[in-house]
Amino acid sequence: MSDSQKFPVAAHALAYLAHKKAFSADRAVASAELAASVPTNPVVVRRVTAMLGKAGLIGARAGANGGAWLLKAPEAITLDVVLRAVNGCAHLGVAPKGVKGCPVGEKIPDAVRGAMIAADTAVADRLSQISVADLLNSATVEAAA
Amino acid sequence: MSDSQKFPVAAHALAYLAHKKAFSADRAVASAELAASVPTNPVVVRRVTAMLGKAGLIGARAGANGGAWLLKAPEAITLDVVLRAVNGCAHLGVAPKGVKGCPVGEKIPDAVRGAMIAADTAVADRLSQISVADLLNSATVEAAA
DNA sequence: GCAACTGAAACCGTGTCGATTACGTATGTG
DNA sequence: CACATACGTAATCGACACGGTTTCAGTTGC
Repeated sequence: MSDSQKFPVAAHALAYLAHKKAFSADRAVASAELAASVPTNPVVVRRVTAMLGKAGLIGARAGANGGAWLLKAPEAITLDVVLRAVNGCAHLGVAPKGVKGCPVGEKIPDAVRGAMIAADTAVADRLSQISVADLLNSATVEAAA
Repeated sequence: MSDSQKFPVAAHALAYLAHKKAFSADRAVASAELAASVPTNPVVVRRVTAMLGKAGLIGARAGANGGAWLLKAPEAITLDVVLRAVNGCAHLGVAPKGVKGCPVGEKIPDAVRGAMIAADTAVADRLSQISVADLLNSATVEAAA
C-alpha cells in the first residue's frame, strides 16, 4: 500500500510552477503543461493539484487560459506540508495487530506503532527543512543533507 | 509499491523472540508460534525470518523442536537494521521522471530524489535510536520520542 | 456560441501483497 | 529405520491500490 508517486508529482508540479513564476491567476499554468513536464497524464496532475488546492498551497481557475498557480512563495512551501497534503501516508506499513490474551502480543503492536510514528515524525521534521525553492537550486538540498 | 507489513511483522517477531528469551538454538521458537502472536500465517513469518536470518539477526534450525532465535542481544538490534534487512524501501515512492529538452524538467527529478533520500536517511537515523529491547518496555519509546 | 480548461466520476489493466497450499529437506524421537 | 516436527521455497489465488484513459459537467474568455 502506498500513495506512491503522488508526492513526487506534487513536488515536481510545485517546483515547475515556481520556475514558471506562476504567482497569480494571470500566469496560471494548465494541467496539460504540468503533465508534459512530469511527465504523466493531465488527469493525474489534476488529481494532485486538487489536493494541493485543498491544502491552500495553490489556486486554480477553470476556463480558457485557466490553470494552477502558487498561493504562497516557493520559500514558504516546505515539503512536509506537501507530503501531508498529498497523503496521510504510513510509510512503513500499518500495524493493525494484537492477539488478545497474550500480554506481549498486545503490547508489542503499540510499541511498533510508536516506532513508526517516530519515523514519520522524523520524515516530517526533515522535509520541513526543504522548501520548493530549494528544489529549484538543488545545491541547497545537498548542503542541507 | 511498498513492502508494507513486512517491517511490522519483523519488529513484532523480534520483540516476541526477545520476550521469550530465545537466545540460543535450544530455546528456538517455531514459526507457527510467532504467527499466532502477530497474528498472521506461518509462511509469512518464515518469509520475514528468512530475511532477518540473511541479515544475521536471527538463527533458525529445521526439524523437530526447531525454530528461530536471536543471534544478538535485544538491546543491540536497532530498528533501522531491521528495516534495511526487510526491504530496500522507498517510502515516498520513486521519482523516475524527467523530460528531455526542458532544463527544469530534467533538474527537478534529481532535486526531488535528493529530498526523498534525505527523508529516508532521517527515518534510518530515528529508527537507529530504537532497539528491540525498547519495544518490550514501550515507555522507552515514548521517552525517546 | 465556441474554444479552452478544471473537476469529478467511471472504468480498465497491471502490479503488489498477504494468504494458502504443496513439496523438498533437515532434525529429533521411539 | 520410520515417523512426526518444522524450516525453506515455489506456485497460485484473490483482494486491493494505483496509474492511465475516457467522458461528462461546469466555467471562463474571446
